[in-house]
Amino acid sequence: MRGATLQSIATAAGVHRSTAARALDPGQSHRISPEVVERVRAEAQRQGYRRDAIAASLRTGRSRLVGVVVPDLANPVFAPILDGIGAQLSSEGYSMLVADGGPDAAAQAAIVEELIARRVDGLVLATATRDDPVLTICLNAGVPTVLVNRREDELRASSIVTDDLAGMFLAVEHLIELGHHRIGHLAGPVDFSTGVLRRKGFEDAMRTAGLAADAVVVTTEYSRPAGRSATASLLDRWPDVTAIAASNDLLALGAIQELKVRGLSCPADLSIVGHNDMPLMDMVAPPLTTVQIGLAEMGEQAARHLLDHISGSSLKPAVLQVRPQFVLRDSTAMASK
Amino acid sequence: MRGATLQSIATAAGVHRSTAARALDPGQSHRISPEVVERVRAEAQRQGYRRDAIAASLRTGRSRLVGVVVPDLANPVFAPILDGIGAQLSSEGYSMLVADGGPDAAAQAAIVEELIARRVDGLVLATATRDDPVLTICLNAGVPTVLVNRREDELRASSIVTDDLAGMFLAVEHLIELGHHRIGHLAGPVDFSTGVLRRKGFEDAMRTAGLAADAVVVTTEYSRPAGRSATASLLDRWPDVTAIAASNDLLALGAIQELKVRGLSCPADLSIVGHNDMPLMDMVAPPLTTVQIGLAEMGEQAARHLLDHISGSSLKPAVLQVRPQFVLRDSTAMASK
DNA sequence: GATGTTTATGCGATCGATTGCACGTTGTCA
DNA sequence: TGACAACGTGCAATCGATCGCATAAACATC
Repeated sequence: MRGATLQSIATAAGVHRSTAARALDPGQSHRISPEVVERVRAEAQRQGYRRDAIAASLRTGRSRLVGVVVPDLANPVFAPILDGIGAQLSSEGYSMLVADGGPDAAAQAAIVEELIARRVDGLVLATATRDDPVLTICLNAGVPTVLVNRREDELRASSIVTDDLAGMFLAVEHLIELGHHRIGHLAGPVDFSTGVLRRKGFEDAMRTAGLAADAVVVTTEYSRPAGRSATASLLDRWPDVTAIAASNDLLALGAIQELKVRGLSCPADLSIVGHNDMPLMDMVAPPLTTVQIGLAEMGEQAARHLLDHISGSSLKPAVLQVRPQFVLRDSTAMASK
Repeated sequence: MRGATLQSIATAAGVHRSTAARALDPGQSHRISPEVVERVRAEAQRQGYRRDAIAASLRTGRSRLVGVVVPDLANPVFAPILDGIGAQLSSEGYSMLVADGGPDAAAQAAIVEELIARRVDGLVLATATRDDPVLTICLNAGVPTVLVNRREDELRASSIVTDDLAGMFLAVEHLIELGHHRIGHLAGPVDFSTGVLRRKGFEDAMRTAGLAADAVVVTTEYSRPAGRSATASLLDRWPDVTAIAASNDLLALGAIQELKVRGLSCPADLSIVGHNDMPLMDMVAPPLTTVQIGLAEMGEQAARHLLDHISGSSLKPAVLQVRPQFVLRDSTAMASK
């Protein structure tokens, strides 16, 4: 049954293929007489016709396809983001081309080139660094692009992010309220906006409270192993910290693992706050106190915003901030001393 | 710079566009004189030419696009599967069109129709029921399709699954070795192959050990709430069970939650075994003893197999089983009585 | 009834890459 | 030297839907 074409149903219905096209297009069918519309529809139904999106794209120049690039598909943090993007896109008749760009820019660039060759109408990058060469490619190619979760320093493209400063502020305030005053920070990579902004949030919050913000270890990736080794450095260097604010849940999980290895327990010996509230963070041991950044919502908004960019001519790049929310669970406790 | 076309570089290089096409195709360039090839390549480079995949697809009928349908993108179990599929596909120059079909067949059918209209070269369904109407659509459309994680009863399409019987056997054997003889089972939905096969695995293992396999509660979806309420029913009806073999990790997590609510603890009061070994199952409380089913590997194999189907003429449908592996963690303990 | 307007439909170019066929040139062999 | 093969390129049809323009018929207006 491969091959019911517009031509074939037009012939069968005794009309020209352009007439058939109009009859089947809900936006145009009113220009065609009802009986012809009915005849064409019936014939299309009978032959099981489906419009060939490829051919349509070639002619119109639009593919109704959006490319989404993530740095690591296996990381559970992206599932809700993709979910949000996908939901929003499909409600508008768009589909999502998901690609794992990996951690390095060269591979990401190749992937993006591939997506552009496939004539995507727009791109969502969850991979952005603070000065992202991949974004340059997208912009040069004239493809509407939005960033999600991370942003650039410059405002070259719209970004949908959480308020990283405010989020980390919430986390640190909580620890301070619990009586901690020697607090360490596991900072994210310096080339990610989340890394530096959350670190700044940490420092601001500490200073505001009149506390020293020196116990900081910078990681080079958001992962559990990175969290473990960073925590090891932190504890070796500042053995007196009683709490850790991590800039990411995976780092926090790594920290918890390191504590366990050292025979320390969380939260009895050290309090730990994560960031992002990834799926399952309520079930880990101990259930992680963290900052929820609205992953699915960011995805939705990114998609919606991208669609606006695609249709609405030239919107100014903007930064949309989703409000972070503190989530109290069991990985934090009163300072004992 | 939008619009370096084959024609434009051909003109600039002083050749016909068909010659340019051949010069740029590694498989054809040997038929063209080296100097022309060089000239065309240089010009293509200079103009930043990218072949328009859409136009090529229209002509050739192949899109190098594979549709992947999952029932719930937000479920972390699919992240590794998508990762495996994506890795394999991109290594062969294919891209992945990911769609969330939702739980019901009608919506899935609509999504699949959409994917077919986009002329995907093949489809991976992670949504299959034991007699799947959506697969019928794919087959009727003549689109190569493989099932991943779940299979049909009939062998209409190739499936890449784990050995569900064997996997559950491992789980139950483990519990029995720990001295449990009153073991309950949280069965998956009856219309999923995983639901019935794992249940059968449970029953077989119990009977093999001469134990009664009557303490079974059937769920209607794989989710934590479903696990909680199923566990509630199970404990109400068979208060003497000392262990539960769940047919899915999320069900197991739900069970743990229900225990907690009842003031029981895992594994002290009840042992629980999950299934799938989703991401983070090593970090939940307690770290979940489960059966690892090779999610990423299934994804990879599914993609590889699909590509074979796409290129290699007509392979017979087959069931490929990835071997499950028992993972011992802390949610199981010796039976106390 | 002549002119203007609306309505329904047909016509054909177009998007850009691919590919079977044809043509001219050069080289080979008897 | 004539017949034929091999090679490098050009030519033009093709994939299927879309859409501006043309046209014919129907209808309205004075």
